[in-house]
Parts: sequence; C-alpha cells; structure tokens
Amino acid sequence: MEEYSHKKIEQKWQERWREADLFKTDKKDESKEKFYILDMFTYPSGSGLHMGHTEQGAATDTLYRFHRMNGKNVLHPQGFDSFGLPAENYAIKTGIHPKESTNIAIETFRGQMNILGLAYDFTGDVTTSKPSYYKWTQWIFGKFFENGLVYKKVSKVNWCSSCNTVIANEQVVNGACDRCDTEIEQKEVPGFFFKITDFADDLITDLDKVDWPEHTIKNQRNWIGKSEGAYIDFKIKNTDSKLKVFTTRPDTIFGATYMVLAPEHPLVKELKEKIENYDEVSAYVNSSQKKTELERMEGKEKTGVELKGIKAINPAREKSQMDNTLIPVFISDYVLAGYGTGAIMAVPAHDERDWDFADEFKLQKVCVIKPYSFEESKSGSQRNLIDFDKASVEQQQEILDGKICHNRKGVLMGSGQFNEMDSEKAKKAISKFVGGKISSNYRLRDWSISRQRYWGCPIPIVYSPEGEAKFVGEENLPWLLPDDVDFIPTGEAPLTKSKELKERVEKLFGKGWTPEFDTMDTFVDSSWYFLRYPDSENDKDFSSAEMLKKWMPVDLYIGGAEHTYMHLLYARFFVKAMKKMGLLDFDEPFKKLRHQGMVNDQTGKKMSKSKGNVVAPDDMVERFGADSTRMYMLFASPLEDDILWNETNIVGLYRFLEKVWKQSEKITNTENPEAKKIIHKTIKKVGSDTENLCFNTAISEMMKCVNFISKQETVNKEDFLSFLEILSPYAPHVSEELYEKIGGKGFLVEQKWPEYDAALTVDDLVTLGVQVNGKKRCEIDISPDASQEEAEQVAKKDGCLDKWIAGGIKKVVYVPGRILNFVV
RNA sequence: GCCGGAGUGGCGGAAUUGGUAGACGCGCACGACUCAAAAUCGUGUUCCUUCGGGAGUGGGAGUUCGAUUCUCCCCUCCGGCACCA
Repeated sequence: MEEYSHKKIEQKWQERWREADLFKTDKKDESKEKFYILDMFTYPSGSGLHMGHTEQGAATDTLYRFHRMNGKNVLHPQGFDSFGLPAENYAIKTGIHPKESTNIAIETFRGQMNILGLAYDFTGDVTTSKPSYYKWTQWIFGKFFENGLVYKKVSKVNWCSSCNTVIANEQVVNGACDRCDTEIEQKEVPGFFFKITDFADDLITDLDKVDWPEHTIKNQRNWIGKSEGAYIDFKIKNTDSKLKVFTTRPDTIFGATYMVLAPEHPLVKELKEKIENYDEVSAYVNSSQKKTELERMEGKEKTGVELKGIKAINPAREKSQMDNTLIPVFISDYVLAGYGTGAIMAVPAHDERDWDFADEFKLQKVCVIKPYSFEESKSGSQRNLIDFDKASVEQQQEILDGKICHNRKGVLMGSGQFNEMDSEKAKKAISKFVGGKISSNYRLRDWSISRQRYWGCPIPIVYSPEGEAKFVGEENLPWLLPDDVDFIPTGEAPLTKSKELKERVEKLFGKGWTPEFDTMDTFVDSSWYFLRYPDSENDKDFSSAEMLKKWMPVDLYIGGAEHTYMHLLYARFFVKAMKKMGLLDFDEPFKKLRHQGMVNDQTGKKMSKSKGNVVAPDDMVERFGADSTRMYMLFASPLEDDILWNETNIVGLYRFLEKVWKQSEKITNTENPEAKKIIHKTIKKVGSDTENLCFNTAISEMMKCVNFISKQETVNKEDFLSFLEILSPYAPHVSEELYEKIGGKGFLVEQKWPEYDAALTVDDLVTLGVQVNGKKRCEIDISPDASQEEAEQVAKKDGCLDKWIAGGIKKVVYVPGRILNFVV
C-alpha cells in the first residue's frame, strides 16, 4: 500500500465535495431537527486567515460534520464583515479602491478556508459591503428611525486625528484608538445615535436566558452597569435654576457640603451673569475641554473652580431647618458630563473622591452615617468598615462612638445607620423627604453610529431644505455608496465630495434637498448578519418570518472573547429592538455561546503582523496537511484556553494519521473482539466529548484506540469503518480516502454516526486501587460489581498488604469499581 | 483599586458527584533495524531514595477513611474595566 501523503488526497476530496455541492444546507428541509452553528464572521483583512480563525473553523467544522452525521439539518454559514477602516486606510496608502482590495482579500480567505477543508455554506454571499446585503442594513435602520430608536445630537465624541474619524467609547483603549493607537481628542460632532439605553434592563435580565460563559455574562452586566439611586433637585439660591443630581446614596444627603458640576454642564453658561469669577471659570472649562479623557484620568489630584456668587441649597438641611444649608458649587473634571446628570452632590465623609476634593479645597466634612458597632460589623459580614481591624485601639473606639467615619482614608463608604435607621431604609425615606425620585441609572450610553468615513454603509437619510431629516424610503434602497470620491481624509466625511450623491438626492427629492454624508459604524452591519443566513437569497425581505422561525435562535455561536462588550451587546440590542417593532419573535439571538482562546506565539505574546510573529495556516497545510493542522489546533488545549503556538507538536498529529492509514492494511472480515470493544468504547467517548466541545480529549481517545489496533494482527472491516466515521469530523480528508479504499459508499459526512453497543463498553474486570489510610499500596483486578467481602478477600489474598494491615483493621471503605481503602 | 479567569512533570495538557494524580501528545534517554543517518518499531521517562520507602497538583491551615476537586487565608500570572456619583 502507498504511504500516507496529505498532498495526494486533500485536494482531491475538496474537489469532490465541491462537485457534489455537499455543504449547501437545504434550509427548507422539515424532515430533520435543525441545528444552527455559527462562527463569528470574518473581517477580510489583507493579511489573510490566521491561526485563530483556523482553530475556530476547525471547531465549528468538526461540530458541523458531527451533528450532521447525527441526523440533524445543520446550517453552518460563513460571510464577510467587509466594511471598515483597514481597507479604507489601505486605499489611502495605495490608491486601490476598497471594493477591489476587499474582493481580493475575500477570495484569499475563501481559498484558505477551502484548503483547510472547512465545510462552510456561502449561499447568498453575506458580505456586508455588497448592496444586496447593505440594502437590508439600511432597511432596518429605516425601521429604527421610524420607530424613534434613532436620534441625532451634537455630542462630544472621541476623535482620532490619525483615522480622522469618530471612535466609539467602546473602541477607545486606554485613551487611544484601538486600531491605530493614536491618542484620542475630544471634538463636537453631530451624529446619529441608537437608543440602546432604552433596552438596558432587558439586556441585563435576559442574560438569565442564555447558556453563555459565566464571565461573559458578568462582564456584560458590569458593562451595562445598572445602579439604583435617586434623582434629587437642589435649588440655586436667588435664581429659578435647579440642579438635578443622581446619587446612589440619598441617605447621605445631610452630609452634602458642596456640589460639583462637570465643566460642560449647561448651568455654567446659564448662570454666567451671576458668576462673579466667570473668567476663571471659563478658563477652567476651556482647559479641561482640551484635555482628552486620558489626560483627565491621569491627574488623580483633584482640580476645580468654585462658582463664586452661586450657592446651592441642601434640601434636606433646609427642610429640617438646620444650619449649613447653603453650600458652594464647583466645577471639576472628576465629574463626567456623560454619566448621570453631569452633576453631583458631594459628601466628603462618605465618598473617597469627594473627600480628596474637600481636602484640596478645605471644605467641610460632615459625617452622617454611623458605622454599626464592632460586634455587628463582625457578624454582618459585608455591612461595613473596610479597615476596622487595622485601626488603632483609640480609632476603633472613636468609630464605635460614631465620632469618626473611617476606612482607609477616613471615609465610611458602605452602609451603616442614619440615626437609628439602617442606611438602606434611609435611602428611601430621605429621598421621599426631599422630593427625590427613586430611579435607576446606567453606565451604558447610547450607541453613536455615525462615522465620517467612506468605506461603510451609507446612512439612508436626506435633509429637506429646512434641514429636517427624512428616511430615503424603502423604494430607494439600496442607497448606494457613491464611487466618485477620493478617500484622502480631510476631517470631513468623504461622501461630501460625491457629485453623484448630491445629484441623486435633488433628482429624487427636489431642489434644496441634501444627503447625509456619514456612513455607519461597522458594528451595525454585524448586528444582524446572523438573521440573514437562514434566508440569505431573499431579495424581498431581510429574512422571511418563516425561515427565521425555523432557524433562530443560533444554537451555538463561537468566537473570540474580545467581542464580549460591543458586538454581542449590539446584536442582542438589535434583536430586542426588532422584536419590539414586530419584526422578530424571540428575545435572544445566541442560545449557547463559547469563546475560543487566543493563539499566541511561544513566548505567550499575541500574534500580530507588526511583530512579525504570525503563523499562517497555509504553510502548515502545505507541510502537514489540513487534517493534521486542524487536529493540532483542537488537540493543543481546550477550546476556551489560549494556545501557545509550538510548531513541533503538530508532528504528533501527523504521526497519528499515518498510523491510522497503516491500520487499513489489517482489515479482514473476521471478528477481533478485543479491537471491537476498544472501538465501541471510543465511539462512546468521542461522541460525548465532541458534543461537549472537548475536542482535545476526544482526539486523545482516538489515539489510544489506534495505538491498541496497531498492536493487533487484524481488525474487522465494519469496526474499522465505524472508526473512520468518528474520525471523519476531525480529519475529513484522510477518512474519506480510507473509507473509499476499503469500500465505503458515499461521503462520510452523509453517513450515520455509528452506534455503540453499551455492553461492549463495560469491562468484566477493572483494576482497583487498594489503599491503606488513603495511600495506594497495591492493585487488584476485580469485577466492578464485586461485593465488599469479595474485594476484601481478593485484596488480602494478594499478600501485598500484609505488612500494612498486620496491626489490625479499624474500618474498610469500599466504592465498587473505584477504591478499596483499609483504615488501620 | 475593582471585576473576571488560571496556577498539575522538561513542555502542551488528562483526571464523572471528593475515590488508583500525571491519560494522550511533544521532547528526551536507551535498545532494535542500518555501513551510517533519517524514518520506523520497542522500552523507559514527576522528584528524592540508604531501594524498605518518602515527598508531590502555587504556599499555608481546615473538613474527610480519602482532597487537583470542598472551606478559609495568602502569593503569582493573565484578561478586562477604571474619578460611574
């Protein structure tokens, strides 16, 4: 027999699969249970497929083949998230149109996926930059617009001077652009926003409905950041103005000794006439506006300016006719314009940041929440005092006496008692007392979707001569991205250069009408693509209700953990918003989610083009074949763990496949009961491991099986065919080749996953560890359902225990099939 | 600082509800084959050892007949977030 050579067989089978159109799913087939398995679709970068894609593809492809063999109608589609900055930046550099470079990149990706033997269904060409796709992105935008989920506002945005565009908060990493690392500046830009905050509560509570990794759920919850508190109005003395604050600690309001506004707060301008030191104030406003968020964060020391001539009235103290009712008002950049109301009541005794600010400006601290007593704080675990035990004896006494509020700095942060009332109860009582409104506030902000870029989905909005925004209308979709622009960034949206676009608008809507020049954030494109696959060729609808009902939600979604916040949150928001508009009838898009780990280089560093440590799958496929490459990616570590790339390990998988190949020479029609037993055990284990995404242990089990067979003279043909069937999701090419060679019919992926004979997977005898005082001293071979008496007898007869149990046995613990333990 | 996750041989990693720690693979060593090498096959491979044993899953306590697994404290590494009122 010829030797195993991946080069001779892999291309052959890839061609045969293609000729048979083997991986196109019959989406209307009602005879089988559906299973929708989805890879996070691919951004077609110029550098091609990397090993991370390879691991993800190997995993989902293995699962695709496995579930298909198990009688399910499996949808396993792939598409391209092809709008976005890199292609545009490339165009700026080279002059090559993004359309062209994107198409080339997509061809490269498809080619690479093909040589890996990945069974993707590309039907319908789900490529976000194609008009047939973005027509529906725009259609959905139109629905959002008509239903009041889109609004336009001028806002301070993160501006990347290098990309010359707006960057979402979520895309700012440590104050720098997450794509080019340029430091972000603040700039006022008008743009469209999606009202994702309307769905904040549902986005939190519905996390209970999904089977996602625990940490992903927690992180999403924290990202949305719900906090319970109250909105309370503070009057400004001698004016009609009111200052609204949000606080999670209304119980501390009696201790509010000053107020702080964000420098951008509108009240600063509103009270201009009354502010005695307006010059100083506006200088501070200007300087903080020049600061980026990074710079604001850097200076931990508190800065600010008092609004002289302005006093706020502490409503609680006023109502109680107490002293210290009038409190000063400051502006400071430690208060953020974008969170809460952009203003706070400052309670230095119970908030560390307020404490620091009060120290800086010599402001009064009033302690109004008393810690629980020492005993109470000890027993009521999380009630209170962070550092009580580390305080000196005198300090501890003062705390107990309620004389000081104390933690690290002197701030009592947690709850305690307000007068004799638990501060949790006091929150409600005091809110009511001062006319506050109990409410929730979220860290989540609305989603800014406007981008002053070329290579994105055009926002299908036009403006009347009066400046009113209007959706272009369904009949004008797709609202095409014009070609007559050049991409050199000027700080203005590139589409302003398009003559065609302006003419198009005037022709359709009349003279004086103007187009919107911005394009959409690419996260919009990727927020609904999974809805398109079930009906990807539909040109009447984004996806038909019938197909959505059949296929959604996605049964298993696999992709990187880096999408925990943005993509996964936005996609969930889309589904909720579309459900509210009656376009969908389910709550959550992804029933089960798993992340694949990162593939790092040998030193544990992330692979990146700039570091020059990227390994391309092509090279691996050339040398070891697609089967070995795929299996190595799955064998190296559990799916969710990171992989340290170590090329030398791949030879183990190649040797394994070589060994499988050799066993096919031993095939006979006679039975080999021992080999049969092992094969049936392997079928069982590989089946359950694959189902549970434990690919590494499934592969190890197949290795053990082949190691066993390699020591046998013969192996039964039917048994070996079964083995090839379970191997085929992992190593499809070599399995097909051997299957054909020994007379298998059809393609392996069309076969039924073999059944195992349960009786064959149970051993007559097991090796049982015999322990003395929990330490293993010898082993006995015994039936797994032997009685304790039998087991003891066998163990004692063995003799090896004699010297350990000579002193007499106190107790015996016996777990059949597991352990026999003598306690002496 | 806060929130996650993880620490097991030379390396990647196994180990159902607490039940024989180190499966499987890489590497390494020795042997067979060979003029020789590669490949392949076989054997061995946690550490220490006076060859009786002893120690051992980041460290320290605890529960248990028995702990990689459960509880408490601590250390280290990785990822994410960060003046969120």
